[in-house]
Amino acid sequence: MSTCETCAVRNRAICSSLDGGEIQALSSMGRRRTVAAGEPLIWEDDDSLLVANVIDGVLKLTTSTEDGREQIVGVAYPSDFIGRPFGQTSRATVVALTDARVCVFARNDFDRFAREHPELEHKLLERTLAELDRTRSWMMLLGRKTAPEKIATFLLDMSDRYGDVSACTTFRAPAKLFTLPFSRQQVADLLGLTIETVSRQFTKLKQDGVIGLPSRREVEILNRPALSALAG
Amino acid sequence: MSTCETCAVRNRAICSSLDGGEIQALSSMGRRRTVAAGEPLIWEDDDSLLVANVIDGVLKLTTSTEDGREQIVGVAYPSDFIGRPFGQTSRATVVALTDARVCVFARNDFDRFAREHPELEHKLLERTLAELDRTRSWMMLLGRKTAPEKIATFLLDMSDRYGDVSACTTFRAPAKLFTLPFSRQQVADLLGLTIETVSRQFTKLKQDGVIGLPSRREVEILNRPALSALAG
DNA sequence: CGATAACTTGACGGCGGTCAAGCGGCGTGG
DNA sequence: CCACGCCGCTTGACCGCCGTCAAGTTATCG
Repeated sequence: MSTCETCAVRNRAICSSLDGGEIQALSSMGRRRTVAAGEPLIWEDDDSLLVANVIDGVLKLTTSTEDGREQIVGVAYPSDFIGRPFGQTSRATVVALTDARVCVFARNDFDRFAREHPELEHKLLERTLAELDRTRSWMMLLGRKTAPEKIATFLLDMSDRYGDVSACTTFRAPAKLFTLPFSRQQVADLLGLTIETVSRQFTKLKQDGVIGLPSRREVEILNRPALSALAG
Repeated sequence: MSTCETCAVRNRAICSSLDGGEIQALSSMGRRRTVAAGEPLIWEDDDSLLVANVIDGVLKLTTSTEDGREQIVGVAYPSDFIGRPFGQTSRATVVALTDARVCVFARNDFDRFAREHPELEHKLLERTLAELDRTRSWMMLLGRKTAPEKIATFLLDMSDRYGDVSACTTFRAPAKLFTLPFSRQQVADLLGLTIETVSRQFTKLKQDGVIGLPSRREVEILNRPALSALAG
């Protein structure tokens, strides 16, 4: 039995392509589970056994070198799809950044179901293409931007992500004040920097009056044009 | 009228999902064209009007900052699919690195056709997922690897890409000697380095006897284990 | 054979990484 | 309620990698 009807992401996740009967069939294959902050869900280079929809919370996708250097290669928010369908192994580790709820499926089951439901595959394709676009623009940041540019770009990105949709349904105003789901180290892993450089750049922006830092995880945008100019 | 039956990538491109009648319909919508080395095919932030299959040649996908810094975010080889279906704008510029032949479609036509042919969309999905995997592992390189590690990783990557399939159909032996489709500047744009750093690292590897450089575009792998060790 | 572009090499400096110490907020336990 | 300790973060000093600028060299093509 399922709670799909009342699911918070019912109309945004790839499931939105399915009608009542179909979603019943899909939900009978999956199950909900919670992932505590810091807890892994999928391991890099492991057999790809799981795929999932994110219902609530934020998770990071990372890859690591043998000597322990880490790079965050993606971030999954509610309604995002995670895992590697149609492939033997997962190429990224998935770890929850906040307490999270996900809707997990055995990859084999999901693959079979998806191939029988083209509308679902289409939604997944659109999502994957959009994710590839985002990933590629992040490559630009990693390969060619300086530390101040990286930080500014990141903050604007977060501000948009946590924007307010209340005013208007089509336009989402960027948030002035928001809470980061990342620690300083995780920001560093996202931007290809060290924690010290991240800290110094935050302090610099605060001193220059561009941002405020009410608490460790909170950021307030005080001078958006300045931040945009810095973003490169 | 079409030459799909004799197309060099007929069995590897996404078209391989289509039967005779279907491919006839698709090919009637598209046309072949050549793209000279250095010539662009798609522009960043332009309306996404074109998609294409690569028949022959190599193309680069790039994004640029306003002040002219460039990052190569992808490389398309024969049988690869390029362009942005199901989206209003293309987020990368596509430029031919070598003289190339492509099979182009108006995006609108392609989108409509794809939605009517789930097997084609499935192939496209598998390709996109694989490309996302590759792109993410490249993020690791851009964000966390040093210049020597980047160069070593790049050369091993190229060696695999140009491997010989003659010996065995399932296993592709990495190439000892191969010709780069990239100039030094393009290698720099791929790795997030400057042309000078690329040049110096090549020279260093040559001096150390790890590689040979018979000509500007050719590379010979002399000590693969050493290169693997350097790749990080 | 000359012109031009692509590449190499050298000198130098700055950005950001490394190492180390200090700070502060929060939770725990006395 | 306060003392303490821990962990995440900040700050400082230093330095090395790699970017910048400039000159020299080698391929390529008309």
